[in-house]
Amino acid sequence: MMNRILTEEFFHRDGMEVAPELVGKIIARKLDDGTVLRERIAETELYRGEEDKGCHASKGRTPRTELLFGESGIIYVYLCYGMHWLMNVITGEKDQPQGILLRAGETKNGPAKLTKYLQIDGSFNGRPICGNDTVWIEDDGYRPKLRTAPRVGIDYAGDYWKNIEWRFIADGE
DNA sequence: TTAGTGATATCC
DNA sequence: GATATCACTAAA
Repeated sequence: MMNRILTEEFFHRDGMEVAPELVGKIIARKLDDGTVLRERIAETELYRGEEDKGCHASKGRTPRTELLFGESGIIYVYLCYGMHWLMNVITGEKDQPQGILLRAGETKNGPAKLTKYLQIDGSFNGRPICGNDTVWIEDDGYRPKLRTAPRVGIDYAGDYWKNIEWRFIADGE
């Protein structure tokens, strides 16, 4: 069966819809030497809106967060703690900052491990996630059971945003 | 629990 | 220019 490659339309929806649907999809990455890596997405987190204190965009529109306000289907790569690349996909309407963090793969737990495995770095920032043959996301029809949980690593965001359940995890069979 | 690491934002 | 902060990981 042919896997369906997700198009821009998939991402051009509200993050509340896209984030849970992204769980169970397969992220594919073609290396320079032609090797294709595939990893099923096991966990995502939604960062949505300027009011969301956990979202980078809440600090205002800056050169870095400009991407979040921009077109959907764009990869937002962010260097955290000087050594870890975190990968997000932009969703939703323009001027409405929404990003979905790919928090873990099926065999790679941890957002930085995922990017390390996929060899994603800052050079991918601002690139489209579809319409190219370097990095894309496939749907093979797999639909995992989901559970939700509060997001991780945003203690600074305040009680409300810290506890909101915008983390979507594939429930292990 | 702590160190390591560097881009970004914010304050001079 | 100088800090302070940070969507993390590994080692202990």
